[in-house]
Amino acid sequence: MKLATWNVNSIKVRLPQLLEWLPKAQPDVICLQELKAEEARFPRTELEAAGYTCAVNGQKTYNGVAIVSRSPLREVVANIPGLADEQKRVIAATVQGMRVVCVYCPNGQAVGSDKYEYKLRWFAALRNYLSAELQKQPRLAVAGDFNVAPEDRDVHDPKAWEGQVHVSGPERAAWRALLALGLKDSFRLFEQPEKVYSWWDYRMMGFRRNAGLRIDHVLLSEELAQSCTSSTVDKAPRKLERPSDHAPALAELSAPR
DNA sequence: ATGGCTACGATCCGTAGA
Repeated sequence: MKLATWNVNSIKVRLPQLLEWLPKAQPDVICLQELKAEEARFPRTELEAAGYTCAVNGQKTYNGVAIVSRSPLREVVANIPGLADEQKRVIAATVQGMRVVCVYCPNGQAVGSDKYEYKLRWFAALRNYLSAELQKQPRLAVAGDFNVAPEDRDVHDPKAWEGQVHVSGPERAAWRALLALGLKDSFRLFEQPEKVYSWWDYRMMGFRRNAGLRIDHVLLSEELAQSCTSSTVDKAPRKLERPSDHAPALAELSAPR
């Protein structure tokens, strides 16, 4: 079972790249973020032709998430239940006995801004939601764009980024509060090369200089983490013409015994 | 110099991303 997450930054623009990437990477489940499209404009037909079924929580212009899967998606739940939020950032579904939560966490814009406060409130709500989900289903995966680089080694230039949004103390504390639920950052279950990132600024030749951040993550509950055999970032789609600024992150799980 | 891309929607620039 291969689980992927990819912030596509417009499903309309990136559909050709997604359709090219799927047969190469062969993911079983893909969590997509920043669709920037309403559900009616989601390319369901094209993805079904590629062998996938979709659960979509979209909106016009901003945000929007989807889970794309080879196996049927059951018990689909959109958004964080009980959280008043116009922004479509979450969708969850059960696939092959595993609960998958796809998240597009707020950007936060700048430390101290209204959007930053919203980000921290939102993370607190996410934590409560995931805590309840774990009670119900111990086989839980949370994949998406978290907009937090958990440690300095996830940042190309920690000095330049010190105290900035995505790395600030409160954001990293919110990240650790998710781990404290018993979730593991699948990437850190393994020895990894240095300077692996999942996002690079479009400007200043960010990708060419590998000036990036690792902000796209696959979190796994203890039970799923035990069956995880690899966790990587696939930089290949970021090298194409007209790429998303994010690359896909993947985790591979062996069949449970 | 606080910029530099990219996507979107209704313009001919503003908002947002990170």
